[in-house]
Amino acid sequence: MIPLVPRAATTSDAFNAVAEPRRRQILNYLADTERSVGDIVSRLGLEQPSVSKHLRVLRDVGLVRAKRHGRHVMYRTNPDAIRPLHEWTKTFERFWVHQLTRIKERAEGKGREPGYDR
Amino acid sequence: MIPLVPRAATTSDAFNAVAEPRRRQILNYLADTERSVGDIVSRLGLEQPSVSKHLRVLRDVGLVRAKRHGRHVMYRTNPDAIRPLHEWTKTFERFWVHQLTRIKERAEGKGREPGYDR
DNA sequence: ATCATATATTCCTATATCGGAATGTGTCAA
DNA sequence: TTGACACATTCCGATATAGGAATATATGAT
Repeated sequence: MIPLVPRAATTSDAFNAVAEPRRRQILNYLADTERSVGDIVSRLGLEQPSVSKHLRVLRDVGLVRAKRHGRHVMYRTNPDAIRPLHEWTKTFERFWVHQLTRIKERAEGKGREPGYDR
Repeated sequence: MIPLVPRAATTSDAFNAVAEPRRRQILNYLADTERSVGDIVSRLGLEQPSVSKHLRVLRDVGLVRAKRHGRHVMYRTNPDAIRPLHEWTKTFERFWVHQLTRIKERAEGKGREPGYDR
């Protein structure tokens, strides 16, 4: 039977790839230096297949690059692929610039702006 | 039976909430002005229940605020909640600053850096 | 060729998630 | 109170996804 409304593919863009906490950890870890899969496994304490699968997702969306080195495969994050996310969040930047007063207010316990109770 | 390894809750943080394209549309639309649910429905051409459900997710993670106004409920995005995403992406900023040459290279068709063929 | 190491893939299962349809709740007006 | 309008929730079915375990592939060493 033909699927009525196929669910949108999820792990096929950077936003979704990054939604997974472990994948963010991996990206953080690979930001400065390239690392082998084994390094990631021991550093983050994850199962090896799990790491490989996450790397696969990250690679498919271009967030990491891989290079074989002997029996090791070295990965490093590709910061350019993160840029679109940065640009999107940046469109909201103007709202939190010069808002030290608001930050102060929240620090004082005032959770929400007046009128917004939900 | 107790679930062996419960999958991590997903729609419970901003990263996941924002991973859904429609939710980003909504956030964009609500960035400048508060809008009613009906406005969002007609503007984005989505089903009303769908919009309500997305708004629910966004509200639960604090990305939007709601205020009742007669029979309408006005929503607006809460930019502060987007800030953590911005901060995270920003940690990669240093890698793409002053990289006009790279951008140029890619425009010339050189997809990946030398050595990274995967 | 064989073995060990490093990494990738496949299979399976439980759960999460989305959309659609139907229904529920709240608010204003007459 | 009844009805209309605005929005929210629930139920359903299809699919996506993550983790675990097992297995496959690739490379280097002997």
